[in-house]
Amino acid sequence: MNIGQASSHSGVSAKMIRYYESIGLMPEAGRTQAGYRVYSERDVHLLRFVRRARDLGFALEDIRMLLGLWQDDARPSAAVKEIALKHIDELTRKIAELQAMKRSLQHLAEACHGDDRPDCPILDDLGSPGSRGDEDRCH
Amino acid sequence: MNIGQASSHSGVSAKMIRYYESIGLMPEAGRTQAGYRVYSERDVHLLRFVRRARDLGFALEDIRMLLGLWQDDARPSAAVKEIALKHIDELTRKIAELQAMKRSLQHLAEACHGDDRPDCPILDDLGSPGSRGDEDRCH
DNA sequence: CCTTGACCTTCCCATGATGGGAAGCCTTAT
DNA sequence: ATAAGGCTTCCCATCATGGGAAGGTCAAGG
Repeated sequence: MNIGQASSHSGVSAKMIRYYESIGLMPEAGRTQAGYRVYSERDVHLLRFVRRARDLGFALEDIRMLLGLWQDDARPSAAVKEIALKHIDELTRKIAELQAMKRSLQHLAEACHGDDRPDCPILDDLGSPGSRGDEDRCH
Repeated sequence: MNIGQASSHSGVSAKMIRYYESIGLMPEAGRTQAGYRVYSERDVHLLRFVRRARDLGFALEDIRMLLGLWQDDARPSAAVKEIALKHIDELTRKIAELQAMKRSLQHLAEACHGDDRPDCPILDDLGSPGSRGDEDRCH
């Protein structure tokens, strides 16, 4: 299988397959005499693993560890769960951060007429020297 | 005021102040004879504006527009609101994406014993050939 | 007066994960 | 035989930020 086939079978772009190889996430692919990379079903399986883990938001360094555990028949499931829980915490943190931004912005946007007149609570807030205004009062 | 003062008064690092100047987000600072950048209260005000907008998650290109509108006494508030609403949409999208990841991962983590035994639903899911291999790419 | 330490300057490099594209070689189908 | 398209490597760009080196400047204290 060429890299193009491996790509379409795994959902990982050829560019990324080469990159994963370069950082040691994927084993070095075999080569034809002409230098083309050659992939097996097993490689495609690995790539799909990486793609799924990426879809769940894992960083490549986490995926490196997950791949190691996946291929280790004697792994303790606790090791896997720990990585997953750490990532869940990270997701929770990011979600809360974005939600705080969204809440503040929504309050400001609701207060803004959105017409031809120049007065705008959004700019007033951004430019005010004091505190954020509604963020501390509300919720 | 030196860049260090401007930094501590605005909460923007000196590094970033220079960067914002280099990309034309901030006007070129005046210089002392020795080449030190010089800042006024007004510049600090601008920097605080940028910092607040960053805290709300706006991209620098959005902030460039917001700064333009802020300094334009005749702006229509609709222009500001449009930028804000677009950003709210983006936040909403990202939040939903992260929440979907979190949900999936939580289900998997709940099903994982997290002990010394090797069987692990998380790895089973990541490695299963089943859902979603080569077809639809969503971006 | 000279040293010291804290500041400033510019310039280069790194991040994380990905895409774009050029120059050149290989394969396959017409 | 030639054209199309796939493959190779290499370099560059993103986005916002930090790190650090090499060197100039300023203020205070011996």
